[in-house]
Amino acid sequence: MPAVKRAPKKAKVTGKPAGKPVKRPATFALRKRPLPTRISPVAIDLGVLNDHLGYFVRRLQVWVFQDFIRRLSHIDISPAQFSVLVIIGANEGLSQSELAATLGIERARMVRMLHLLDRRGLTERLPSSADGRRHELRLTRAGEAQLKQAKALAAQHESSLLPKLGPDRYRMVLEALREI
Amino acid sequence: MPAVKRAPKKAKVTGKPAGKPVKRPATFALRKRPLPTRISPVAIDLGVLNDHLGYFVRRLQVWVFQDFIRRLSHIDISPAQFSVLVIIGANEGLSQSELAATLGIERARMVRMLHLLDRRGLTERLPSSADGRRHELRLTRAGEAQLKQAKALAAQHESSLLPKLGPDRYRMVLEALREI
DNA sequence: CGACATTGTTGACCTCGACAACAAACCGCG
DNA sequence: CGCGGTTTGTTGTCGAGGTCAACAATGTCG
Repeated sequence: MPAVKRAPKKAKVTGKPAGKPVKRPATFALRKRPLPTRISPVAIDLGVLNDHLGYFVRRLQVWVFQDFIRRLSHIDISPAQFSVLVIIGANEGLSQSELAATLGIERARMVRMLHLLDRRGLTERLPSSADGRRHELRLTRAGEAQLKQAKALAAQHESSLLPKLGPDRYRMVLEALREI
Repeated sequence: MPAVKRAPKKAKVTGKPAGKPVKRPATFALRKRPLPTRISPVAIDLGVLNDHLGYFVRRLQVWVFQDFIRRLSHIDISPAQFSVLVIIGANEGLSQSELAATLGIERARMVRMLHLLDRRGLTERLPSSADGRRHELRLTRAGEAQLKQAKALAAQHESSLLPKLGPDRYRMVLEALREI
């Protein structure tokens, strides 16, 4: 088993005591050679992956989410947060368990997501009068406003997918997936 | 901001110094009432999520991966590992960078994945004679055997998707995604 | 040769899914 | 009423993965 060659013994502990993430050092934009011979040396064979739905679904999902995240980066709303806000907005008063179940998210995870949204002042958890265990979820005024913005950006994102996937394919895939 | 009600002050540090995960305490199987009124109190509204491709793609992806993982749990091969083995098997001698690029995985991540596959004796990294920086990736004999098994199981997994998604939808979606 | 790019590598951080263990509240039944 | 069982919200902990920064060794090209 080679592969134990390079790499310095201890790797000079990156001395980075402070300083924000710097957000994209603009590694692109200026390039002597526009990636010359790196076009595609041999064209790599995907093998049996070509017959696996999961592979393509995965790639598409990553692709779509990246675009979504980029477009909503202004208001700092992740796909998961967006889905949570949408469901709460469309179903006032439901419980965390119900919300988690419909979105396929663990209850434990949902607790922490809602905790964050609470702190940001977007959602509220009112103790249910009927059932002392439940918290009835609601959007705050700020939450509704934020959701409205998010929906607008999300709609933009969505319509941007159309040309890139081909309008016919887009509609086909969406309808097919919706039925599942 | 309520929600600061339940939960004990310090949460009795779970005293679990040892003992394996116990794998499914069989919480199901025996049930007095088969989830009686919990069928679906109101049927929750998905709101605008119904118009978002990303939502359905995400759900499908999770769904498919779970089945894949379950079926390959015997031989302990994740979807990512499977894709790595397949690509290496179909393209002997390619570099880690090329592999990472074609699969959309970070170089740094790929290093650790390959390190693990190496330790399991499935892959090898031979120093390239032409380029001292590169490692030419190959499957070991054991790796080929393992991949063969994995492919068989993966094929099973794949064909199990057909009836569940509907054969027509399956083919349609697969072809559509492949073109993207 | 010297500036620059590429490849493999490590370290650190963060998100997310999965479990386990609880406390509080609810439910049904003897 | 009280007791076992269940549900809801909660915290802690792991582990898989993605992301970013920094680096050593190597290759490339003017």
